[in-house]
Amino acid sequence: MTWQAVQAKVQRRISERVWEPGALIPGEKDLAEEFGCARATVNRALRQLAEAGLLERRRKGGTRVTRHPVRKATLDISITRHEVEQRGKAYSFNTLSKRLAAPPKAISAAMKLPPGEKHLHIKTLHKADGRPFMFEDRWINTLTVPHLLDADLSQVNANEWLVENALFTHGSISFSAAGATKYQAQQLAIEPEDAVFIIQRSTWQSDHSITLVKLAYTQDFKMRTQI
Amino acid sequence: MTWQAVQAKVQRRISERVWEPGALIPGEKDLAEEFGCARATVNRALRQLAEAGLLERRRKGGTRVTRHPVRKATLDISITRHEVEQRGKAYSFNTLSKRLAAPPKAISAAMKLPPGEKHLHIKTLHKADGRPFMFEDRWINTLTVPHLLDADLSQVNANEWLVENALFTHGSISFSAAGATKYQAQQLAIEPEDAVFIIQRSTWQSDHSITLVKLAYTQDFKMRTQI
DNA sequence: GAGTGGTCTAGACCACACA
DNA sequence: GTGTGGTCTAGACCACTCT
Repeated sequence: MTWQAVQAKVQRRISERVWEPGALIPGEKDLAEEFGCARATVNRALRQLAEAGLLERRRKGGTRVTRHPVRKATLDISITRHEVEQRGKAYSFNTLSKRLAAPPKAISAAMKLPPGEKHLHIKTLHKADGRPFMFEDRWINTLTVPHLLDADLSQVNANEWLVENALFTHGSISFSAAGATKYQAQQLAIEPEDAVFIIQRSTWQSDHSITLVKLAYTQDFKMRTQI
Repeated sequence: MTWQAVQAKVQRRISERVWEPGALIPGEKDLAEEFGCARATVNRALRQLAEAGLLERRRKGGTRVTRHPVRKATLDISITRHEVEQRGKAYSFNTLSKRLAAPPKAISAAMKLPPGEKHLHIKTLHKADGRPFMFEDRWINTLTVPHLLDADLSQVNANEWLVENALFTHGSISFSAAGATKYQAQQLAIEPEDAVFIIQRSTWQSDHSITLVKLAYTQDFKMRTQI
């Protein structure tokens, strides 16, 4: 009996309501005995179901079927070039502007930057088969990533350079919809106020921010995943 | 040495480039020896890093540091009431319409419905502190979920009823931006063509579709997570 | 064929949360 | 205290894949 088999059996019992939502299920030892396998095998199966939100486990309290399962959707965050190529299109990009500047307050606060320093501000248009695909507005912390100033960003864009050269330890990401600004609209070849899909991401190396980036996708962009 | 400690050490070596992107790292046996723990402990640590996209593992081929890590963002898919309450607001909803109807082709194709049957079509406005929060347009397969027709949906909305009474085995979800339709705009108290955040979700019980739902959120809605 | 990761086992001890 | 899940161990066998 593999852990996948145990997991499948347990999942069946949940979906067929043999074990009702909120109910306590047998302990690992009992299940191991029933399925004829080691407790570690049951543990792995149940642990993963708990991570998926279907079970709630507590030491001493036992394992319960979640009443209102909070299912998890996992999105792949890959570099833009791969996103485009996965759609079977040719990737290219234009660096629209790239300069050192003092970031506005909202940016420096979000990146926890000390005041007075100048940081790198890059605007890039990413294209699929030569047509506008996504507009990127990025600030990069020059204190955390000083080497970037020496890098050649004509062949490799900032996104890819950072992914290879400044691995982040953690970050946050948000998804939303907004009306396109005039500049975004002009670059993406749409009308101002047309809906765009916004991804905002900030990444960190322990306590130091690396970059804060806002991506604007045209309306036909969909982010998909399985649950 | 716990698996978390092993994982932390490995992660450090990756972020400090002791092991470069693309490089082969020592085998599990060697690492177990170095860290003074069992191979299973190393295995668990590395397996999880591989799931996170930082490592690539192959039998016989060994373990490599991923060159272009595809990081995973995990979004919690909870019921709308919880979403609203987590924002510290009072939840309420209006059922705008609820009737049996023959679904349009796009819907019946996506839900793999045999032609000719009527299914339940529900439109709901979800509110936070009495103000429009999200507009929901849902089709429910009456063949898979016949009991729903008897349910009282005045107290509990369709979403919550389904979560409790028709656990899904799998599904797909997509996120995008769009201009609001006239009807959506009217219900959400915004202007037509204003940007709305769209979540489209379909859920299944093995081969049978349960429901297909399109959620339209107003512009101030952001979906956040950590990576 | 051989080397790597993937998994299972049986037993043990620990950590937490409840009485 | 006591019972549950969380984890570690040492050893074993299997599955994949590269040569």
